[in-house]
Amino acid sequence: MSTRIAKPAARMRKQPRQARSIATVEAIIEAGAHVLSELGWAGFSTNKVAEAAGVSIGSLYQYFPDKLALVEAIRRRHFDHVLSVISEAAADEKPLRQFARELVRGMIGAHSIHPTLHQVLLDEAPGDRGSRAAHASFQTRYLDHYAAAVAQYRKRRKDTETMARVLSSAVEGVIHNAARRNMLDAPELQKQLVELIATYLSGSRAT
Amino acid sequence: MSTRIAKPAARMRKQPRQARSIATVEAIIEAGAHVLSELGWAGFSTNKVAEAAGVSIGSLYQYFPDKLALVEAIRRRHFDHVLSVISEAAADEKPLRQFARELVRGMIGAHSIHPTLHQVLLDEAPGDRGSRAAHASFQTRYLDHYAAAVAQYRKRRKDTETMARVLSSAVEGVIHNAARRNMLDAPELQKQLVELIATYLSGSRAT
DNA sequence: GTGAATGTGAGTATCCTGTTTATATTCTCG
DNA sequence: CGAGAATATAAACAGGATACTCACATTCAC
Repeated sequence: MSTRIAKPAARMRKQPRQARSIATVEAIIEAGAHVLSELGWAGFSTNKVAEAAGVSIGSLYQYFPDKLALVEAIRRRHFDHVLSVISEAAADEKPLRQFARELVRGMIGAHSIHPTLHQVLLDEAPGDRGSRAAHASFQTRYLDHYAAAVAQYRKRRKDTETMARVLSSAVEGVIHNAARRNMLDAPELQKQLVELIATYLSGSRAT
Repeated sequence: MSTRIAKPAARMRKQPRQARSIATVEAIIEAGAHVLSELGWAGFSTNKVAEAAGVSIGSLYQYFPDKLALVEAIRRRHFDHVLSVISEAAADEKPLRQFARELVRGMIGAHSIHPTLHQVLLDEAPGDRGSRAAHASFQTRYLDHYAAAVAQYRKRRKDTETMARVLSSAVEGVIHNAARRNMLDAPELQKQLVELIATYLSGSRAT
């Protein structure tokens, strides 16, 4: 634990060694997330990101070999965050409603800084050649967490995977839509989303 | 300005008068929807659309003054379609489950040709100056249809609007997600989506 | 104080874009 | 048929934006 082995977060041109460069890299990723969320993939240019980060374009290319590597780093950071949120909500064996509440709260939190980043990352940003595996792994773990929750609150073994898919995409849809309208923190919306999750998992009727 | 053509569908440079030009316009709009859905807003160029339509770029500009007018026409056509689908599903006073089934079937149908067109139109395509009103009107009517359904199957008057918002965005989310994975016609997914709608509207518990 | 790490930003070389225009083909209708 | 209108063509343009490099300046660690 003495030596922080620099895990190559993404293919980088140079590993930041001093505190200042680490801050630079962080600023770039953060600004990148901002630009991506605000302007979409179409408006995501390296120059714009550098400017938003308050950093020269040269510094950006000192740490990221190209545009895609930057997107990759952004994607990685965001997905890790989201994954940890779901992980936490699904931990322990909470009653259904509490799980739903924590899930909603966490997901909203994960989207409130860069509201449309998630969607842009999933829909617009092109798939990197090297990151296909990472992306698939994220999707898998993402679904697995939901599946675990579904399995926990639903006895039927049959459609667990499909239900997880439906549940996750429904939640994402609601949150994405709310984000687009700046309604992410409307309490009645949160309540209704919890309600949607809870009633679906309660399942008043067999399929 | 004595004679005015009755219905300028979108701001057009010229009204098509012969059958052949009408077909051209149709082909352009259709190809535009295809390109938009396939490549997203970032890949949506007039030249590409013209080529996809099997038409020269000049023909395109004969009928659409600029790029935005074309998007506008595409948007208009798609939204009209979607609106009619919801309208039909919500018509009459059907039992809850039948409403849900028809809604799901219709929405899937409306998305199966150009799977991601809807999302691209909502998220990526820039808002036209003149179309703000049209867009808002669509959103309103869209929500109204859902709200009517909610009101019909739910006694509580309170959160009708919020519920409509949640329901519609959840449905959209599921369909959009399925479209992205080419799973739009998986029957078990359709069933689960119906289930989601029905249980939510059944509402096992008050908020 | 010295070399390594870090930062700068003007400059480059494309590549594309939306749009026009001059010209060619096809239709309508007397 | 034939003349003028409607429709179609595609080469060309003007302009802008883009990803990325490079030669150099600054700041750090030791």
